[in-house]
Amino acid sequence: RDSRSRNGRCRPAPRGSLRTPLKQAGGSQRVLADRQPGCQPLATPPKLGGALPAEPWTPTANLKVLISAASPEIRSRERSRGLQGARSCQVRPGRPPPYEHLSGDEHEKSQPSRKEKSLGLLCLKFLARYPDYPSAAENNYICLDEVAEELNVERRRIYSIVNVLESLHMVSRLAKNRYIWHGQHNLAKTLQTLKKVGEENKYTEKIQMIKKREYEHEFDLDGKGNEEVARSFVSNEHSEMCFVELPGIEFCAASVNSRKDKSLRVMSQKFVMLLLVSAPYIVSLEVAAKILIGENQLEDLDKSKFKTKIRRLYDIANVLSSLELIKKVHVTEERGRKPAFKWTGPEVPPNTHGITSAPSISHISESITSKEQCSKNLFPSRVKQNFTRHPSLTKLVKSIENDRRKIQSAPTSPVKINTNEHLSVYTSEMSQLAAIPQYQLEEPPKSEDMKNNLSGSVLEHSLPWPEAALKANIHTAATLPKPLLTQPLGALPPSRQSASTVIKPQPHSGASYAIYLHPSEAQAVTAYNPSFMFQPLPCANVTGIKSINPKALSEMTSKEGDNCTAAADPGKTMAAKERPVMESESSSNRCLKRSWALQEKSGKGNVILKKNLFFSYTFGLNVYFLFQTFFPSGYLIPLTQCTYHSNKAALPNRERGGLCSLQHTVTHSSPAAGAIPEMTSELKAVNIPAFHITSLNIMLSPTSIAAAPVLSNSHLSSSNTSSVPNSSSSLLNFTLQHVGLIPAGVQVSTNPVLQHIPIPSKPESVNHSSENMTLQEEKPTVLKEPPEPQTMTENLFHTPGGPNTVPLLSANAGGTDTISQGTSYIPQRKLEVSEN
DNA sequence: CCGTCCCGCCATGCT
DNA sequence: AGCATGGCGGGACGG
Repeated sequence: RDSRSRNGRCRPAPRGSLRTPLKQAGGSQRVLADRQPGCQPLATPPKLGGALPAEPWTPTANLKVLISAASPEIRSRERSRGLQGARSCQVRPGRPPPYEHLSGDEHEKSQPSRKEKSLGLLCLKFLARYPDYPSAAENNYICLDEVAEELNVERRRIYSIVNVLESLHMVSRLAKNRYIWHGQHNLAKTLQTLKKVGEENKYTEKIQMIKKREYEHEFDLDGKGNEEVARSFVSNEHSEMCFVELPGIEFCAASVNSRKDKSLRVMSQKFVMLLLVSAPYIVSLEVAAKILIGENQLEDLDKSKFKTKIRRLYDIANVLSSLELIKKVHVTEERGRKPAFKWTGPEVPPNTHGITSAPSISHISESITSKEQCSKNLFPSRVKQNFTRHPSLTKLVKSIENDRRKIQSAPTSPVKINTNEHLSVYTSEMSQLAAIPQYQLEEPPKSEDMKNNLSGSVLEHSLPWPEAALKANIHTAATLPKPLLTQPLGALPPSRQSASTVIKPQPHSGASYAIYLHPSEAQAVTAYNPSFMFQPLPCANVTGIKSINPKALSEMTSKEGDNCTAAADPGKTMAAKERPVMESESSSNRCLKRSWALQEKSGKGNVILKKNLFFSYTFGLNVYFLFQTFFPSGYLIPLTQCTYHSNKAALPNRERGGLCSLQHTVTHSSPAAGAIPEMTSELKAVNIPAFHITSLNIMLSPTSIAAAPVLSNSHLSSSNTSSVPNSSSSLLNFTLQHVGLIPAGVQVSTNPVLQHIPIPSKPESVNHSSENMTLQEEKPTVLKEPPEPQTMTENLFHTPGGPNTVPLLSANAGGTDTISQGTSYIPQRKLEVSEN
């Protein structure tokens, strides 16, 4: 046939003519034929090409597999049974199913339909094997051969899936035949990056151009439209975009590096970019194909190339659909109904470069590609500083991040395992909190105060509760972005007083908080302040959550969403506006239904689900920020609010069970009646070790939680580059002391590594993890992976690692990678869960 | 008929 | 040479 250029090169061998006759023998028939005779399952088939292992060809068995693979609920149930268990109903390697020997009839009858062999379904099966949020303890390695064998497909098919997953950094290649599964740990970051790159690549404009051209084409107005499109494509010369990598997830194996710009991966990324930058989050297949082709060569939009592109896009789309990141829809235009895809994945907050730490950006750009042009274009240094945070906090975060990076980049194992991928687990709730659209604030904080004296500002502004509460102003409220990753923090709105029996009232504090920490973090606190008492709290609903039917829950969620008041939730109000021409949309499902934005998908627990967290503009973010910095997985919970939320706690646990709801955990008698109850965010569910630190009262009100470090751009400008080496440590100490977390004499080293102050007994997490990383290739341990859900409940009442552990108040702070989304960000779309 | 996309050939680039 | 990847498009399937 035609030997068209492939990736700019000429393809010499037309093999079409030779192949055609072979067709009939293809597919499962061949498989069956091969399998007929001995049926000896090959122990380690070098390749899948020829003899395939057994597969349940019985209709029912096959159906079971397919159904279970297709149904998210079953999937999650499987997962909750454990990772390996998920496979139990599927094909086991090396063990032929009993129905191996079937007559030809039965085989024919049971021949799976084309649909059953679809890439999407296969992808579901593939995904079912791995948790969304793998922990380091698990075996996260993917052996292509094995997978192909177990799923009974050619390896080629697995490649397709893996390639798309790679594009999202959900897997990365370790070595030949070997991949590592990251799950969704990196997803938010990846999407963020992709969106950014998409924006910078002017995809939005390109889409418009294509559409415009189409339109003009229709009226034979050709010519100028073409030129415009061409211009728009030429405008960024580098249009040959490279694979977008994340720091820490670079291609490790050299063999892959040479192909890192190859099509499916890159195409997939581009496709996602398109989706993310397109206004209604919908891109038609055609437009996507054209853009993906046309990027470098608009002219020869030859037909077959287009077709090929479409085919590939289908491949990609199938995988993305399985990931529930997109959903097929149809757009109706003048010319009729056209297939399109709609982004249904997590919302990707607008790119606000200001909040992303500089190191992060440079790191990314360095690792993107060797072509600096590419990186330059992908990650321009110009910074839109729509969001900002207090300079000192920026420094703090930077140093923490740096440190984290250092720790993480320690040599690991012979295999080039890049452990950095786990970093993004620790997302930047902090930064999310810290950033508030500037114009939302009625009175921007004094820059000098903020810049020079963090602790001072804490002191100065430490208002008693009621006063602080009065300062709350609904108009200055900002919406907390829905956390995308595992550890969204929770902070509940204020109430006036504590009536909790477990909280020791403190004179200087107007409100009592329950602080929830990871056991490891709790240790840190106790070690410094033995007077703290940890009180295991009853975790009333440990099992309840598990039993919640995902469906029901999804309903709950959507209902809840529908009921949310417009005033309290700008995002949803906006969502309702969006109304693209779509046929498969149900107008009733306006609100966020999907688990993405919420934390249902997080198998990790440690989660407070918050849909919207409103803040008011006052001062105290610094304290909160610090809290979150050093207790990234901890929560401040105003006790008086707990019951208010408790009845709403619900969490579909799609993952492996063990989630524990916070509901009813904290008992108190206050009628609450916080100053701004309507603004109360919804505590959906929590899975945390229920340590209750008594005697800990932080002079911190929820109203003070958020908005402080919002500075004007000019305020920020001076802070980004300057560095204050030890500010983090002293700040921390001051704050912790001030707040009563540590006694006055104690100094806490912010970061042993950064400051080159070796601490005798290093935090266990660091120590162990580095050891593990070197010793155990199979289970690279990361700094502080959230505990397994299963073990969470066990951990509730004891602290792992013993009482002598020296606290570490560093290194694991939430990063700065996630960008905040304030009220200014209004979702222009709705998310849906329609199963098509 | 047409939208999808399975399937597997075979190019490519290691090892 | 052998193997791992994955580009690619024919043509089958399903509606």
